Amino acid sequence: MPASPAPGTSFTRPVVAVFPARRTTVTVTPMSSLLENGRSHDCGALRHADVGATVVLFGWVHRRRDHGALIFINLRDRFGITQVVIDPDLAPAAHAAAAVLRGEFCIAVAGVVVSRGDNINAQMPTGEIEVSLRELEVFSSADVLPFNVADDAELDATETHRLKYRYLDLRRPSLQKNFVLRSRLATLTRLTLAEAGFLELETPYMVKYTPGGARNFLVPSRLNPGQFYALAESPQIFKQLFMVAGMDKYFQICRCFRDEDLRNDRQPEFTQIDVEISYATPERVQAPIEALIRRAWKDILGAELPQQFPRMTWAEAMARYGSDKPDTRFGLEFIDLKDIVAESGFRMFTGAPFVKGLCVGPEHSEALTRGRLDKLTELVKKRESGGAKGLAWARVQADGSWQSPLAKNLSAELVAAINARMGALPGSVLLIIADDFHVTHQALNALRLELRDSLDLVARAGRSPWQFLWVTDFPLFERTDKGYVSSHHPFTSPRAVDLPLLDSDPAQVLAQAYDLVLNGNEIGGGSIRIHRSDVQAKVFAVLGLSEAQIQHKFGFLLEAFRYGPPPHGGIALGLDRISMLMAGATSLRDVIAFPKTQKGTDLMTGCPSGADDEQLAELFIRQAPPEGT
RNA sequence: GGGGUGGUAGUUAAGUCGGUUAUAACGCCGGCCUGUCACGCCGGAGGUCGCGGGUUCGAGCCCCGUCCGCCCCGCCA
Repeated sequence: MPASPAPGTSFTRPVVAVFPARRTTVTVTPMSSLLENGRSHDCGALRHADVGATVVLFGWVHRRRDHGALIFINLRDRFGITQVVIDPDLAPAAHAAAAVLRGEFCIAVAGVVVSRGDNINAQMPTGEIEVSLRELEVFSSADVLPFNVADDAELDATETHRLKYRYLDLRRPSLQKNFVLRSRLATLTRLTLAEAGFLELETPYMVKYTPGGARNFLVPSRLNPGQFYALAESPQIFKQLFMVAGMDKYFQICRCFRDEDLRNDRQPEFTQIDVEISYATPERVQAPIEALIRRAWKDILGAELPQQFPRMTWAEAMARYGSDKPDTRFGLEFIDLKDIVAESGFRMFTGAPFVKGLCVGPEHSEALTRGRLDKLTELVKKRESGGAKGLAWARVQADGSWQSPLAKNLSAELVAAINARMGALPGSVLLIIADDFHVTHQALNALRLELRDSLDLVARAGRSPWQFLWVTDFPLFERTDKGYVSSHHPFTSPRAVDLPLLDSDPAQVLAQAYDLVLNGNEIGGGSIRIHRSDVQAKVFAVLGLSEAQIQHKFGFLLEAFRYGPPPHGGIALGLDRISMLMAGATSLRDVIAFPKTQKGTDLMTGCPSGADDEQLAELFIRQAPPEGT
């Protein structure tokens, strides 16, 4: 660390000035502007070893405590906070100048590092020292703030204000921390993948409009009247063409645009870590991703992750957790009862294709009062929780019998069999849903996640706080009223063993697709792609695409695949979501510097906005009159 | 497209059954204070109760409409 500010090149005549310092006499370059010479340290750097040094710090007035004579300033930048003490006996001019200082003024201070003696603040990394002010410059003043920046308490400002004055929100240390983390993650991504032989390549944001899938943002083309570019919803096709082009291994930290409704964890533009490799198998795609994640968690969070992340098929995830992105930080897995209850004669059970339940052990079940069970029943009946017809519950008594609305309908033998299957103990509470596949699993999943939160199951399970999971072997298609649609996208390869099923039973075809799940959040997804034109043709046929549609949307890709495409596959990771989870944030907005509101607007800039008639005319766009006029 | 919730001082919130001058904390302004660190003490200013309409003797509060934020469903190949 330099003991004094680096001399500025603009000063031809270094002048010696003697500060009337109490502990030391120091030599500095006096300057018309402290800015010219630059700061000697950031606001988080100084320690006890620096006592005696003459320093120049720049930053914002985080807090000011004016004792009339002594004034204390906490000076803040993104590196930390340093206390500045202003003593009228030592620096009368600076003391007089400091009278004007208020919160968030941007200032320069020059002074001497002194020990705080008995007044150490153990809460601050710089708490053993303070800077005794000799010279003060105010770069800029600040109006009364629209919200309290210094307090750093999220509840201190509503979302509206935070977004309107985003540049102030971003000054808060908690958000600064998030963006430091995000930057490190991006840097590690580039380092790790480049070291593994990946090329960082760019793909266009302005691409061909292809209806189907996510809605596109459209950009009118002035040079091509009446025609539009679409903003890329993903680099999917281009990265596959990179493989045809022989790039072998590609990655990109890439913005994607989707004009869909927003959520807490969904923004209209978001950032992907996009990866594609030639001669891929799922394992060859997953391995470098795991290496990247492991390195990021270790370097940024200091967390050791397992050498290999667990794998689970989609079918198993659905059967055990009712979700394709299960939270495996705790147990409470689904237990299948169908075979036991098949002969029960109880219509609620015999009439449903699926009968499954959860067993809340006696150590967790105290909180499940009758009132709470009624609330859970309401929950599973909600449409967004699956819309189950009801929830069968039972409290297991000391003798194994049930306290339950169902008790009188079921034989003692059946109760005993269910207890045994579910591992019920005295005091356990059993929650059972009987319905079709979709409702049973969705309702039990909603129930499981609700119990996770209300019974604090994650903390009480005592597992590692970072539970990664690869979910594999997704169905290739989903059946809708209008026929089959791709679960992932139409270039996803079926498993080789399932190829015959493309003709006979497409619903049974499983894909070479994989999602990376962290603590119940999908943070990435990918697949092995189809590189055989005959397989691609069959998939398009199942999807019901006409030859004309195929040629229009993907003609250039299929044409490219006529010229020796290598087998290939890849993945895309959600950089925003990963940053959010690493930062412990609960909203994507806390890791995106300038996010949009739920209606897709920017409260700070006022976008989107209208355009003037001249420009619209150039683009051959005419506005339709609003409805009702 | 649908469901929920919120909008009151610069900020965050309280505001009872519809009833006197709309309340508190922080911030702001002024004064005092030489070891604070969310400094303290004294005093003060500050309001289009989101906007528009209605009911009423009287509306922050009730009704209708509307705008905006947030959460969720649908949607997100």
